[in-house]
Amino acid sequence: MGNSPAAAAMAEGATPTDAKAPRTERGRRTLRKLLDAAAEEFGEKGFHEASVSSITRRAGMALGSFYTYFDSKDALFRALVADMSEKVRTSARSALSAEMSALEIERAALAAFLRFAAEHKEIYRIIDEAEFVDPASYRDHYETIAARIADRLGAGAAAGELRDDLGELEAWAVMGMNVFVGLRYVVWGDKQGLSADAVAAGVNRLLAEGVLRR
Amino acid sequence: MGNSPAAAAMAEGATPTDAKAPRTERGRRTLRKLLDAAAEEFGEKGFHEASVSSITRRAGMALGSFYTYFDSKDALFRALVADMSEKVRTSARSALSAEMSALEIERAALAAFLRFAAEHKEIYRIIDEAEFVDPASYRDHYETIAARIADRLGAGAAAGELRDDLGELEAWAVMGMNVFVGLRYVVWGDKQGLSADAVAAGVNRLLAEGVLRR
Amino acid sequence: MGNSPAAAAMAEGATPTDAKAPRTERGRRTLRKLLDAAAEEFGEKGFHEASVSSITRRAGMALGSFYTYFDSKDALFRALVADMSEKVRTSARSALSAEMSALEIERAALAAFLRFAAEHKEIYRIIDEAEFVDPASYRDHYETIAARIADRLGAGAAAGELRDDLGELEAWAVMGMNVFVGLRYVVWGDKQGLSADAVAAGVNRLLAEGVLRR
Amino acid sequence: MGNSPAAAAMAEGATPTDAKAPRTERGRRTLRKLLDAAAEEFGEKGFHEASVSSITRRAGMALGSFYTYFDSKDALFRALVADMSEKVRTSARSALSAEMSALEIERAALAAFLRFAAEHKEIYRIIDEAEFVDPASYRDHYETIAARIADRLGAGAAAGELRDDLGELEAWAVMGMNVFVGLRYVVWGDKQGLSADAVAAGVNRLLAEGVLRR
DNA sequence: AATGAATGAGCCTTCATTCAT
DNA sequence: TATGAATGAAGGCTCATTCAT
Repeated sequence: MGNSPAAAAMAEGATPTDAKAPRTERGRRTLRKLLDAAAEEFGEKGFHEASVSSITRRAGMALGSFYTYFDSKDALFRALVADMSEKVRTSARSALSAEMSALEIERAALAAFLRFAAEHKEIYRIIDEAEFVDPASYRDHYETIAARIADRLGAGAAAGELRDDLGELEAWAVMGMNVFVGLRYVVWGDKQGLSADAVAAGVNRLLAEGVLRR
Repeated sequence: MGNSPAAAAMAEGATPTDAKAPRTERGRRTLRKLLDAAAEEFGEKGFHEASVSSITRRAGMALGSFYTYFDSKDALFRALVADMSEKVRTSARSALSAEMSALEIERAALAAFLRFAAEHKEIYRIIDEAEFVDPASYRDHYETIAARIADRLGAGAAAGELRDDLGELEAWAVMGMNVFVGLRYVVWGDKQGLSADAVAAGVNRLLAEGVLRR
Repeated sequence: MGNSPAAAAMAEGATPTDAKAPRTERGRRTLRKLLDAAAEEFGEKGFHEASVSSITRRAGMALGSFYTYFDSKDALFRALVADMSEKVRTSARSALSAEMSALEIERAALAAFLRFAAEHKEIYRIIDEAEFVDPASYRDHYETIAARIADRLGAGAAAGELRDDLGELEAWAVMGMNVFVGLRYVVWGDKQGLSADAVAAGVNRLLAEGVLRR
Repeated sequence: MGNSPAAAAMAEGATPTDAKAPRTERGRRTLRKLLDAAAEEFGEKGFHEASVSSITRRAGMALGSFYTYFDSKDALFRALVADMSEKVRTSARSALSAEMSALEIERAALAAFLRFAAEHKEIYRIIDEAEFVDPASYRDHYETIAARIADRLGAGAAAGELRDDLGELEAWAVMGMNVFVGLRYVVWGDKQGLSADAVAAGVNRLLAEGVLRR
């Protein structure tokens, strides 16, 4: 996590609406430290148990400095959710390629997500807690992903590979599968020792054929 | 906690592990009012924004009385999670019958869950927040359900209806589907106007056949 | 000041809108202690330098107890202003009697005010600071008093004792005289050693005859 | 402070006691902008609600620059009070001339004050708040003005126009009238639509003849 | 001189929990 | 049991002031 490239990117380029834009290089470094510390803190403790003072302590700066960069604890949280949400989507998209079959695409997307979750276990706690802290971005996160999955299913149907009656409902179902297996096998770990690839393969087969014996 | 007999009993009116045992009939009524008020309050505001004083106000009693029934706000929350968790499982189970095919069983279980969620929309927020407030019961809740699904899939395989390589992984995938479509179509409501039965049917077909065109 | 009858009265009877009504005798005592401590604290330090924690310390209770009786520091201040404002008016009124001539009435009203100010020197600081903390009650205070003076001048005119062209303007002028001599000779004290009665007599003569030599 | 030559000078552009001396022309302009911004800010919000950062923002400069010109927020406030105090007195004095009768002088002084207040409504809030922020200059302000009025009354007596028993007491009374009618008719405005001249005339008649019917 | 970042003491307010009646 | 008062730790946020460039 620490100073992940994505956090770095946020601190530099696409500064989120919720953070104030630093004008100096030093300021950019400070903002980055703050974001990293916050991801850790929120991931470990959740929004309410986390404290601004503990975040600044982690980041090695004075309490007041926090408010140079964010208007409130909430604003920081929102910035973080927006950031993580975008990162998940980016990571999935970059794992896909035009040559893949519709099924391969779903498998790759899931595998990418699982890989991402393995490196950012906080994402579950952070996104989940957005349900309480910032419901709008919580819905937004899932609706955006579902829409993307629905698009892919539609494309697969258009290519003649998938059933052509797949819609939003199926997209939400697929998303649910992915999220839950990620929680169980990546975040909570491996009582069963299933690797991310094994998980992706298993879910993909279920997705392809269903459960009926033939 | 999860499926302990005590929690199960609570739904019927006896005392849950986390509550103190009221001795009089009047006490039992008060405890019930408290639990109902808490379900509302936690459902609307989430654990942290909810306050004990607001809960007692809803329940129509004095603040101090709360501690006659629960040792702490946490204890109340745990009791509630256990209660809801038990109720979901009960409602699913009671919708199943021995004559159903494996697929019918899954459809009925989902339909029952959706019906339950429609009447207890708080359940999502309450269970979800357990991830932060009482992680043990959060895991317990989902692991118990997954185990039950896995059992059913195994039974279906044994009966020759389902593939016989279905295991815990598939159970988690199924649970994920169910949970997410419930969130989207029941709790958030019906932009698409899908009825609970339509949702259950759609998911069931996906579960049965998968997405591949044949 | 301490437990002045007026403060006691407020704690008992006409509880001001800004305080929560205590239900027990103990609660009434606590509220009274709080009001007395606040009058001292605000009088000595002014609103902004005063702190809730210092007020509760003065009152010999825990910080949190404050919020059992007031919603905020502002609410306490408003309650205090309303209380003092009413007390000044009451003290003036009770010094008047129907037998007095119009001039005697003005003299008695001023003397009563000076006596009141001598015992409640905080009143100047408290009312004055209301200009910043609660402008509405600041205006209200002075407008109410001016209206009362205007009434008295009108009555004097009706009785044939005073000029009959006296109105609001003159009332404000009279109020200004009274307030300023109170500040100078009562609150700041007696470089000149003028007694309250001497002040009232001097101002009264000025009021009666003006400054022109005859 | 009050009527120190330094404060007097400040109105002309030189450095007040509480400000550091800027060496360049640019510095002098910056200091001026700061003082103007401070008058606005303190006038609108009062001392405590005003913030240094907001003042510098108004003045169009960086926060840190403030301390190039003043040692503290208090110092700025003191400089401002001294400045305003001096300006009121100057404006009154410049409205008087040797040919006027004693009464005419008082009327002209009041009219000048009302005109000044109309253009500098902040003066009330600024002077009033000095009672809390810098009590010394608060007393100084009023004592200086009272002394001036007393001098004028004395001169009028010497000229045989006024009663010869008028002293400090009457001076404070006169000042009180003036200040209060200014507050009511100039700062709070004109429910009654009284013009500044009408106010001055009315007060002047009261001052001349008193309230007794003759 | 000017700037923007950094500092940290201080204050109001909330609220779970305990007490006394 | 029930009630209302009392407690005090904890935390978010502000802002005057200082620093480094």
